[in-house]
Amino acid sequence: MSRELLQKVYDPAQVEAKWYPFWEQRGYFTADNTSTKPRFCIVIPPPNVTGSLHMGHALQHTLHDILVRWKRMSGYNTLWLPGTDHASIAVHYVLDKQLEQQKKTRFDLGREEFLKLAWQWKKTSGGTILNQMRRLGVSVDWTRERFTMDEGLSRAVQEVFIRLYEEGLIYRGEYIVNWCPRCKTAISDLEVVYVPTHGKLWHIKYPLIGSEGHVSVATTRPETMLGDTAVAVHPEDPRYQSLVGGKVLLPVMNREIPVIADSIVDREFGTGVVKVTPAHDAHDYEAGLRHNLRKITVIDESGTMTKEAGAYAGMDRFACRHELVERLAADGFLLKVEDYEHNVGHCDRCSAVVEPKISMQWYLKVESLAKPAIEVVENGKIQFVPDNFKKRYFEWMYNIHDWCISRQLWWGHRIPAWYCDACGQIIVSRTTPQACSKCGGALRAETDILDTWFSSALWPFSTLGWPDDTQDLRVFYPTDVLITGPDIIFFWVARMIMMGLKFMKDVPFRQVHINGIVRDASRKKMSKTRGNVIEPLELVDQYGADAVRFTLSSMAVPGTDIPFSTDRMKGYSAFANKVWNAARFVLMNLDETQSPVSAATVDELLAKKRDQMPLEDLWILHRLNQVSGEISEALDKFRFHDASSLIYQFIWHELCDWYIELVKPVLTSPSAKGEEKERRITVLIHALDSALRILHPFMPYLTEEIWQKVPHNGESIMIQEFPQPRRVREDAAAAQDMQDLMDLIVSVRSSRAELNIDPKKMLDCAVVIPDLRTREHVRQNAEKIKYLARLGRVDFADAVPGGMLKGVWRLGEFGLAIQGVIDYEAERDRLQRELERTRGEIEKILKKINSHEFIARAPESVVEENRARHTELIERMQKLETNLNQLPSAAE
RNA sequence: GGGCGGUUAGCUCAGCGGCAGAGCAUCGGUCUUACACACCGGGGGCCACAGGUUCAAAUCCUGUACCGCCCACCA
Repeated sequence: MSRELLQKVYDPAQVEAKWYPFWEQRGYFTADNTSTKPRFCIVIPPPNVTGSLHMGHALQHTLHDILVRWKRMSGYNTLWLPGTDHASIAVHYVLDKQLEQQKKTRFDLGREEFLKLAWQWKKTSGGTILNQMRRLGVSVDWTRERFTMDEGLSRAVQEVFIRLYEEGLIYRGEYIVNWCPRCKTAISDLEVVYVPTHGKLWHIKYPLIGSEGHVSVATTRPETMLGDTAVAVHPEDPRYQSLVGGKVLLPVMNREIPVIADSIVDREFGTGVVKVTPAHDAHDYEAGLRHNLRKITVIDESGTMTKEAGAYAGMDRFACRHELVERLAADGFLLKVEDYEHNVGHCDRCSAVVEPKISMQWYLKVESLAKPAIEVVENGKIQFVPDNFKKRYFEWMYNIHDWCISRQLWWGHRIPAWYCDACGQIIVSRTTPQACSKCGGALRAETDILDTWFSSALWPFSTLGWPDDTQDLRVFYPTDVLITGPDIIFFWVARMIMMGLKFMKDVPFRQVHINGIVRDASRKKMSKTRGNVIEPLELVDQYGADAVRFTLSSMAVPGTDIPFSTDRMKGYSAFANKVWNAARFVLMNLDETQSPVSAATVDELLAKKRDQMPLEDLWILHRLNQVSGEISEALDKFRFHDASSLIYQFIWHELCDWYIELVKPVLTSPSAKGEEKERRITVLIHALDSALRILHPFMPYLTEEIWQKVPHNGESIMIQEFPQPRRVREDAAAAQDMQDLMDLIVSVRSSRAELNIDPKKMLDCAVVIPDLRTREHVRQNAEKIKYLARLGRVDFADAVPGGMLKGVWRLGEFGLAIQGVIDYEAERDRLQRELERTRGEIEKILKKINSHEFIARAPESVVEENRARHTELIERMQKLETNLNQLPSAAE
């Protein structure tokens, strides 16, 4: 009797639920740091604990998992280390939003309460994320899971900070920073996004002191004029030479401010006179230093005007702008208002308009770290895939600025510094100091925390146990590949390279694979406000994890964005069903006592009984060989789309459409039995088993479910060997013969279909094949041709007998015996079309081979190829012409 | 302003010097005892435009036009 029957339609939900716990409990995901096998290690780009995973994560996790499963099956000791990131400012934003609904701010709660809330949030969000990862089927080593604010990782962060500080690479100072008035913290240059904005350019009159007249000053941010401490002109601008050294009156504030000459001024722009506000503009700040100007802060940390703003103190910056402009107009100081489009900096997290502001912050000197980080990419120790992303990397690295690493936030790693207010001493220490080491005075702890990316930069080694010298660190560092998006090359990739080289004296990874961004079907970025977000888990619920994974993989062209389409999704869920049913069919026809088939058994069969094996067996083994090799090659180059397409085409259009169809009669015919049938089944089981293994990294659940039902040795498909090419299986001749056979069958089918011949009708057929070997080969496989092309008899003839419907294929001709009415008009049309196509091709190829240049310069193989093709086409054309001429002129 | 990438079938995209491809959609025919989430067959392309290199160009070079991204950010 048959073995277990599977249900007719594949049901992912039921299958997926059971295998993840099975794999996890048996420890298949766990890396062995004592293994002697070659190792393969990836650390996950830790998702932010800001809620749930989006399609970008699903993509990355899928690609990671395909690589890891493939490597694991290919004999590697694999570690894929999972974890999450505390995402300081992002979590602040989420919690701020929640507090806002209760009409509160974090300052109402206080630091301690806020942190409790954050940890609570981390627990929930982190849990959601890890659950989502499980649903996708990722084979991460949960025993090594990390979080950036773990005890161990925090120690690494502190250690790095202190070492850098002691080396003088971390310093503290008062400079202009990008300040977000909503988040109430400094942010780095990278966290400012510039948005083209329709604004105004206000031209304001600054009267001259000591003489008649005025200068006209243009600004997009009039409220900052309250902090102006000079106006500047270009040193070589003849129009204003006489004014330099003089003074002008600052309207509203009625302050006398100097006219300075400075080359920051562009003579061509506007009037050539610029207001200078050292406390609120980076360029003005520099100019202020050069000219020793006062720095007057008129906007505070929440975007409110300070008492330095006089009458406007306490007013919001934008309200102030509005009122100030009205007053300037009323008082006759507003000369002109123009519409003006310019870029305005916004906070990457909360989109508030960023305010340049003077403030005391901690900085990391990056120049000495950047140099070796540039070198390792230049000399290829780290490769970018695709390669051109390294240009983007270099561009940024060559112009890198010191990194503002302190944040006035609470959720994150606190900077290990203390201040003595008595003597001004700063103490940076691994343990909490009790008193000032210099004067014995009381200490005040730093309240700032570190930029989130500071801890992320250490991820590849902090997760493996650094600063301790652990076995994991020795075995798994440097990691092999980093897979990530283009958006965090600067934020993360660059900084990991710098920190890895600095503290591990080696690169953190050897290859950086940059994947695209997942967009919606019309290429728009997915965003909550746009409402076009696709939730990965909803897709998994609807189509199954395997189909989601396969879709993402099939669209993952390195470095290219992915317009995610549900149509593709449906197609691949149909593929899963196809695989399911192919397996179902095979299993239905297996005897319960059927024993497992190993690759060695098949190799032995080939070695001993090759000449007794049918063509399709030799062919499928040959193809399996090629496909497994091609897929490994594609994965090696991160060409996930090629790999997916190869396995899809192979399983559907070779294994199912041809091979299983050909084995079908053997399986279902009651007369087939004995040794021959046994051999056929051996190859069939092996082909299915191999296809499942190749597919496993892409569709782990489906393949495990099926594999468990196929006769097998071993516990799980995920720890079986990935099929490696084997020399015994190579058989190009069989592959060609099979191809010829398929061509003939397709030609016959095509003739029938185009003439609307009842598919059930078994037609008699006569074939004409001049080549002896081919004729013999077709004769041997005649039964298959009959079966697949629905033919009654296949006779061999020297010429196609009259009265038959004639057809042409590459190696000969055939005739179909059609009783009843033939639609000669339809046939004439068909032949005419084909003839024209053939003539067109002949023309093209003639142009080539008639050219002396071509014959003389093209490689011989190419010339040969074209000549052979020409001959073939001519023959075909002649046959077609003959057939056309022999058609009766009108229907009979 | 500087840089990078794209423009190929109705749609979404592969291909990146030697016969123009896939998936979906479409049209015709089939419920053939694995699968109608299927099977069989068909149609559909001046590979953005203009030059150039080459025996040979979708593929390499130059320019143009659109589209997208990154960096800079002079009021």
